[in-house]
Amino acid sequence: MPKSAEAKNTKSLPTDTSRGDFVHGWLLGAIRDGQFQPGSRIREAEVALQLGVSRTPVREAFRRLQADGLLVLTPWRGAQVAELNQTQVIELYAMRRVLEGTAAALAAEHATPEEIDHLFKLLEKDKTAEDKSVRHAQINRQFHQTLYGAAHNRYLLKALNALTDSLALLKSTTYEVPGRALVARDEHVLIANAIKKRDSAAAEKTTRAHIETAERARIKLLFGDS
Amino acid sequence: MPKSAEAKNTKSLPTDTSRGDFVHGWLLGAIRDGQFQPGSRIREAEVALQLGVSRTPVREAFRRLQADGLLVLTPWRGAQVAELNQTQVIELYAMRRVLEGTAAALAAEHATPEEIDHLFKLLEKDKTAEDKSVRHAQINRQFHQTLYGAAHNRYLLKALNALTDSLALLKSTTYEVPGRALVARDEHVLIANAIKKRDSAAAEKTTRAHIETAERARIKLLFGDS
DNA sequence: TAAGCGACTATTGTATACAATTGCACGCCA
DNA sequence: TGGCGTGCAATTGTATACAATAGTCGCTTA
Repeated sequence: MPKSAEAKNTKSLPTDTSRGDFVHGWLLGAIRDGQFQPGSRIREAEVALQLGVSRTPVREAFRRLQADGLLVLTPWRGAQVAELNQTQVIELYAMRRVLEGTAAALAAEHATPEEIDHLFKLLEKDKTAEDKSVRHAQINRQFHQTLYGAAHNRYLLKALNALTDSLALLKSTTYEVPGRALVARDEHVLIANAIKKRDSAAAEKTTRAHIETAERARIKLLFGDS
Repeated sequence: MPKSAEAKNTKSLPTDTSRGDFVHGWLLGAIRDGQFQPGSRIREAEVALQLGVSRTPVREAFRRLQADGLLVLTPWRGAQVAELNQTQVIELYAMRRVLEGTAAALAAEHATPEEIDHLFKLLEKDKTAEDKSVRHAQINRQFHQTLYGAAHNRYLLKALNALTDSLALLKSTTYEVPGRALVARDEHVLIANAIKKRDSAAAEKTTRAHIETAERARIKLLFGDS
């Protein structure tokens, strides 16, 4: 039922949020879902019409997405969804390795008992997800998001969120690689245990290793086995 | 001559840049110069009038500054210059320690000979600056900026620039602390040498130490000797 | 006299009208 | 027939008009 799906996308304007936020969120989701392919052009008027708002909040959303690196705005020519070449993907993962490692190290020092509990609860949930890759990917996001918060550093959190948003440009999930979910879960267990033991060095090390395996899976998925 | 000073601030509109960029740059400078104190409110119409543009580009600039954490926008109440409490300053320096350390490590691996040359040239320049703290601060900025570029990672660069902008909220320079320039220069020499030797571990370590001494100088400057 | 309600004002959020710029298409000339 | 130039259409940059909201001041009433 494509019609109703479209109707769900073009949802009516919320009263509790500003239109700018609404458009921003919608565009983010649309890019993540692959509705706007990397490299494709997005016109202000088009989005405005589809969402039933004026161009003003659309422009606001565009600027925010540009700041996060998801859109490329060239004067007088408008917005294109950013494309990541192989170099950029490698740079992105290099950055992720550092930031996630730092987050884990800081989490080992500063996480509250509740946050640590939450990490282990997510690991349990992941066990019951069998081989639904979408579900695994979802739980994976929650695990990492919890980790980010547990570091208790707002600048780190913001940087990690920006990085995660950039990853949305690579629409497929590495969880589609067979066996990836199991390996990732094992690595998550190592990370969570290190944090629980307040061993920040181990937390950082295992997390960096985790991101490295994720990177390898990603590279394989994107550029073939090179 | 306050009149002419004001005239210099309210400079005429450039023809080669968009008004949005112009306003953004102007606001950034004004915050850095302390023209807008942290915590103070900034009205759209006020800025628009002063710069001779409409509210539209001003709004655009506000959003960008919010994205970088320099402004706090609350719906229907407008913009305030962000304030950093002690916790935030500590978090910011924790992040800076990690990112600058990473930049130095990556620079040791990826810097071009020209970039390394430039670092040493800046050290020479710094020697001739005697005790003009403003000049030292300027050269310091160039040194770090060169370091950022030498890492050759656009995500790292963006994150570091955002962090540097946040530091603009702390308007005074640590170079005002007596003797700071000499210590900083020694540390810069260590960093540059490590990069020249392609010793990334040493580069990272010395850079982290450098940021730590900068942090101590900053804390002392801001919150007294605690 | 103090507290609560209501209208007013200041300011931001949104929509739309207009200006500026660019890319493309068509036609002309060599 | 191909290359160059001019004009038009599409699209974004900017300005301004209008709507919505929140904070404030004053009035009324207990």
